[in-house]
Amino acid sequence: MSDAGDVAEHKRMRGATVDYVLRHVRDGIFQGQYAPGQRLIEADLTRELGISRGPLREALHRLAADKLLEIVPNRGAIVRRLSMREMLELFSIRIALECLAVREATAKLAAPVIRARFESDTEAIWMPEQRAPGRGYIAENKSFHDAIIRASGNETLGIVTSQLQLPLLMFQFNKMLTAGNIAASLAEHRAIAEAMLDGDAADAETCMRSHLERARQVASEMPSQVFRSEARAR
Amino acid sequence: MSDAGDVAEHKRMRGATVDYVLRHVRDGIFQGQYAPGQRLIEADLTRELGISRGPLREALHRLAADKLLEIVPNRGAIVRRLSMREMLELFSIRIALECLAVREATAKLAAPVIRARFESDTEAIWMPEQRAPGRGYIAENKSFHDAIIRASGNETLGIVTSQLQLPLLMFQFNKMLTAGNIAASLAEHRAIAEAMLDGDAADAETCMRSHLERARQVASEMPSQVFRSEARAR
DNA sequence: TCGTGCAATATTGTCAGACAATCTGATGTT
DNA sequence: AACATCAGATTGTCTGACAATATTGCACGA
Repeated sequence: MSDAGDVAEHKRMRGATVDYVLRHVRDGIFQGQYAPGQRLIEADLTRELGISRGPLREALHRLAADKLLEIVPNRGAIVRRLSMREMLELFSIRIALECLAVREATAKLAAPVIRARFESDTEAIWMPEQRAPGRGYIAENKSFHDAIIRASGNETLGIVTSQLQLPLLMFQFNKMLTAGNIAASLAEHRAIAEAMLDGDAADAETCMRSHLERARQVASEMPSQVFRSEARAR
Repeated sequence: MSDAGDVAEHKRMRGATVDYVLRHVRDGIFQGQYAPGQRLIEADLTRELGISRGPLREALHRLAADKLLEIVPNRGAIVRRLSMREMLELFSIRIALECLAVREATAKLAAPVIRARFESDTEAIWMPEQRAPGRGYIAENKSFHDAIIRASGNETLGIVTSQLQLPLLMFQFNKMLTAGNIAASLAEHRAIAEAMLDGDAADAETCMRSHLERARQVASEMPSQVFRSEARAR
């Protein structure tokens, strides 16, 4: 589409070519332009993006490290598709880490500076339904969970969780976001925040766990065709 | 050292060059050949290893993704050094994930097949001191923790934890392994395994947590010069 | 008709050489 | 001493090339 315009853009700054490809392919995957299972041919991409193979390969391999692509020797890169099992495993891990974050964050909230920042970061969840459904909610959800991790002060945890979230984005989650789901999720966010501000770490952790377990439940009800078949297709 | 011999070796198989570099640099870091903070000059490495810049850069960037190197734009790769704070954060995360593993694994041990494999995987911890001190223990420790994750059946968890362990290996931990530490660790392993085989998930998790917290304690007593100073040196 | 083996094509993995952008350190000027 | 300038070092990227491997289409025989 707007590729022709983008081609020139990355030329301006040196060292940005790889990043440019990274973003292009990642966005292409999330927006469904590159479908799961599709092969990404190096020659095509170099032509489309107006770059050479070196930076392109580097970008593809980094995306493979993030589990967005799968690279088969001598066959190149294909867009990865998660099996339902892998998605459930990712959720287990995410639950464990977000519970850790909520515990550490609740303790840190005793400090006024951290508390003030957390309150301003989570302002949005207290405002009544002023937001557009669907697309807007995803950003709000992300910023709430990010605020907790930020308050925990554990930077490494932030890096790890952000990497875990990426593959989950590959399912177009917004399709699942009914008004009911959004309302329930928002209520749970509020419960979590209240428990945290009360200093009740155990309660906050419980709320977080059930919040994520419900999200997992919703995710597991997605049509089975969005998942990769479990049988090792290698 | 034996580089000259290795140079030819990777030529045999196509598609193994990047892997070859990966292993070389990783081992060089763990064995102290490449010291933390040291710059890795592309020209030097291509000459030493007899490869071209393409695969080399790919390998360096992958190691950067694993947090073993840091890549500064237009300055290249330097061997990363963790701050004490980052090490503690890594331990927090590892504790959360290994507790998750122990819970899931204990549940799975009800199945005879899983149970049998777990028992054979952890055979070593029941045998009295037939092992060499130091070096041998690290492998034994790793295989015990791996056995738990394997029994949990959560493959994604295995991938994530193995990536988390890598940076920790950068400290030469073996220097810290006194006979007393090894004995204590072994006893804790046995306690964990017993609780798991008894089906007592809560107890197993408690044992695992205190086991790792003690390890963290030992690690935090390492001489401060092995850590990077916390001030952002950028 | 259906599989099987083989040649032609497509694609990747790697190499070599080149160039400009950028960083580093030393030199000279004020 | 502070600052500007310059040469060398190093990286980021490009181009073109070649062999190794995978894929495809097709002729051939059972």
